[in-house]
Amino acid sequence: MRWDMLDEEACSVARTVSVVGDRWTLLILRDCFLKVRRFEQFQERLGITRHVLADRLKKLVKTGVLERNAYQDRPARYDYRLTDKGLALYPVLLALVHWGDTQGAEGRARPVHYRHRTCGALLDPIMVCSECREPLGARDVLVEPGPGLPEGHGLLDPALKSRSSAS
Amino acid sequence: MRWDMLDEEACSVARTVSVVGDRWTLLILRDCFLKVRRFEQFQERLGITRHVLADRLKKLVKTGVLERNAYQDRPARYDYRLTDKGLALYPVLLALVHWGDTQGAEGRARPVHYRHRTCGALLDPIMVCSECREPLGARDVLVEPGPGLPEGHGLLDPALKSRSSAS
DNA sequence: CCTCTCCGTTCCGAAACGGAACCTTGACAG
DNA sequence: CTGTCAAGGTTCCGTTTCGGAACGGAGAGG
Repeated sequence: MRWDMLDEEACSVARTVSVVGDRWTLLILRDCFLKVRRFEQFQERLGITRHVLADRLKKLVKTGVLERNAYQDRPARYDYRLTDKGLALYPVLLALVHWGDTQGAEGRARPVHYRHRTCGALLDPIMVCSECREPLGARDVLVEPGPGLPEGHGLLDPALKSRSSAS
Repeated sequence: MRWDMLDEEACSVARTVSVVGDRWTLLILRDCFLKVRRFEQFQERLGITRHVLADRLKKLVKTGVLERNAYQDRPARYDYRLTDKGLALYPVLLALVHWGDTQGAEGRARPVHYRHRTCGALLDPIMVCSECREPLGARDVLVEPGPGLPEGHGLLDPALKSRSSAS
């Protein structure tokens, strides 16, 4: 399977991954949320190749995550900012940060803290159920078929299927 | 910058991305949460090259996200399951799914629904502040330096710095 | 005129990837 | 004891992508 096919997939993860599932893209987005906007800034902070940076920015603009707008004319200069669609990726970044803070760090202290403007406290981001507001673990959630599931394509718990069809 | 350097970074996003920031890796993890465990299953469902699949699984085992254990001897056969460290990635996957459902889908119906076992409702995963339990948007969170921030390395809002040092 | 800044593009060798075949261990069938 | 099959990989080869570095171009400033 090649990557041009991924954005056509029914699976929401696959479509999201086709947009942001790339090491550099995720780091670019991290910097976007830290208010980095200009080509040179990205390049210097990330140490990314200019070639790859130009390519990733172009793709992010094409997918509507960033928008490229001129912040001056003569000479024409452009910067890149998150659209609403891009801002909606914030939970993804928070989830990555939190995993890095709690699981990846071997005795490392946190490089940054996050303070909630509205309540004033230092926070951890936690993923909760929209209905009961309880934290969500992998064991707490049951996957059910939805209306957009292509038939035959087992996005569902394949353990059930393979155990009954195998042997 | 090359990828061997990323896991040494102070930034939690960079370290997380060095582990899971790869298209195939994220799709492999999606399937792990759907209880796919065997090499052949991954290969068939994902359409991934066996070569790359073996490589990714090996890396995920090395980083402690998956564990490889024999489910039979003679012939020795192995499967891969999420460790606690791997299970802790669930919020990342939920965030990716939710973005795909709400932003990536152009009129598409959801392929799967998620039901909360403990409250029984169909849920959306939302990221909230651990202290006040309010949903977190990019505008609601203030980034502050933490004890692990290497000096000079501006992980902080660079707009402040560049505006005062530039021009 | 020369140089500087910013945003890229072009070029080249190295690394990663996709596709397909092959290997190994053992079970099972004839 | 010779196929054949299954699972879990490994090897090989040609194509893409990447990293590193140079070049381009459109103005600003001296």
